[in-house]
Amino acid sequence: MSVEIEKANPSRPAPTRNMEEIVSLCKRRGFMFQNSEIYGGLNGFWDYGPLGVELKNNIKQAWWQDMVTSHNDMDVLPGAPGVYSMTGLDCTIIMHPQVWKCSGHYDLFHDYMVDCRESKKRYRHDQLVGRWVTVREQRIFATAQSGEEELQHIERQAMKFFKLRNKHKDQLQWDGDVIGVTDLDESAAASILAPDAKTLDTLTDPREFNLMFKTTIGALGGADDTAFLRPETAQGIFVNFKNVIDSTRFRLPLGIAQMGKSFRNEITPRNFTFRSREFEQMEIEFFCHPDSSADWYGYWRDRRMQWYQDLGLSSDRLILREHGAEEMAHYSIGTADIEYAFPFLPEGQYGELEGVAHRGDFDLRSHMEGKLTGDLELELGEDGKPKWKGSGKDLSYRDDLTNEKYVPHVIEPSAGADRATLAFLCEAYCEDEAPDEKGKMQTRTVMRLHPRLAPIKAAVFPLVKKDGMPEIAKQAYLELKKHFNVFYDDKGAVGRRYRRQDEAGTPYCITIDGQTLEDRTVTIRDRDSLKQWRVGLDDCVAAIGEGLNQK
RNA sequence: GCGGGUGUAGCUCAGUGGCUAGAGCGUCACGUUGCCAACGUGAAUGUCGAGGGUUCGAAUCCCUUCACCCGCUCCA
Repeated sequence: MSVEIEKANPSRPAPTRNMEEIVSLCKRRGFMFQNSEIYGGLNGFWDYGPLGVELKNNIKQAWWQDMVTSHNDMDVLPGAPGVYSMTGLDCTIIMHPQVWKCSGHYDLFHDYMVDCRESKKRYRHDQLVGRWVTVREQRIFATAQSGEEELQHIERQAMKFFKLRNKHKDQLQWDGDVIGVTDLDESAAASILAPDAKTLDTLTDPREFNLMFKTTIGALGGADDTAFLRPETAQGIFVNFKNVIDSTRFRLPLGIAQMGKSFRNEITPRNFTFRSREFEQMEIEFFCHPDSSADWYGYWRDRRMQWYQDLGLSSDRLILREHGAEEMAHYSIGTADIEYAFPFLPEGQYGELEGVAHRGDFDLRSHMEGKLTGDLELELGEDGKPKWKGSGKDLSYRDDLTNEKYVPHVIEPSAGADRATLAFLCEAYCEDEAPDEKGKMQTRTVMRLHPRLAPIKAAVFPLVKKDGMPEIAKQAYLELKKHFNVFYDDKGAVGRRYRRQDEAGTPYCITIDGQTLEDRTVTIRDRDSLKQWRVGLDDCVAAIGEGLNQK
């Protein structure tokens, strides 16, 4: 059966740049709420309302379906180096504490910070460097944040402190090389000139900032029972890699996907849900032979970029940013961020939606041998023994066709479900003009969500509440509900009902009118073009289904 | 964590020491209405972010605190 369906209006207006309007609509229509709002809210936590949960579920389902369940593992996909398999996994949020020690998160997420009492600035303790310098018998330790210009900064600070002019630069008597503040002993504190201070001794003692949420296992747990809420879902896949290989007949290359909550105790949650302390990830760990990992990296980077575009993110606002060598771990061949121009960012700036990283064999080897350094060396503690011991289990893979045994390389496309949801919401929010009853143009707010993502697929209206129209509408509604999330509305004028659905992003509205009573046809109204056409009452399910597939 | 701003109805906001805290939009009901925010009538809705203080009297002044926005800082 063929049913005429209107295509989306190609010349859609640009989405708004005003974040407050989007936040307001999210609250008003039930996409997102502040967590524990009646108690004043909780910084870094957000809830999804009735429309939001549908939207986010649709995004997660689209990802799972496109990446895992409907993946074609028989043919070589366009751009792919070969055929590959995909499967899924669901791991717990709390894992063995050693997982995080070997993965590096335990050390990395225990940053020590110092604050400057004078400048009110905060620095990572291990990033402060400086150099001893003496002028007129006063010896100070001038500092800077480590980086390319640290030497110039240290010199500038010293000159300012001793009130020297450029021509008297030679009065600075340097003593030794640039060293880290962490290398100084406590007695030096009184001589430290902080990077942005004018006086000495303004830094606080180093204070621990723990970015992993701690919890305790067992009701009587002591220090030994400390566990962590996972800061990423990825490790659950690495530690289960052997289980998946042993319990299935999958061959490499194989991708294992997982969706789930992760937790990071962000110092400054900000920008609506963009940086939340509890968030949901959609991660794939793709295991392949080291010789082909570079090609697979390129494939996944482009494949993931295309996914966002296929679901409606405009290429104007979406960029693929390849990291430079200095941003990447040494073992990595490439890392790219897929970034979106969120309205809360300054013009020309982008925020990360997904990172696609070539991780070599770093993760599997870390869980075999122990925590590795960026050079893939085993990191040693002060006693010369491994700092954090690995599992000792062999996580290598034996190819039973070639008999080759190797530790697979990993490509990691790691996406944020909440960030994707926010990006799709921002992209969808538009204001355009539609005529009112008198033909006068009025501003219309419309969420131009991709039909696959739209929380409500269709709304059913009786044109008026009489002549049996509500009865027919109710039947059509119940029939459609077997297939799609649909919404019934008979309140107020039909124009108002259309506009309500526009704000919810509902792609189609079905109206039962006087003509339905005569010939059993109904009108379908398209959200974007406002066009209407008639289909048979009994063809509604097919028509909506086709519309959802076409866009 | 620092600095600045904001916080009053579901949303946007008015109200700067004095009567029972208001408007627009939205929501609900009834009537009318036959395809794009209609009209009429009526109705509901407020810990004035929270706690404390000053005062005869506080949404309003003071202190503390929480949340959001902007700028620093941080961002695995």
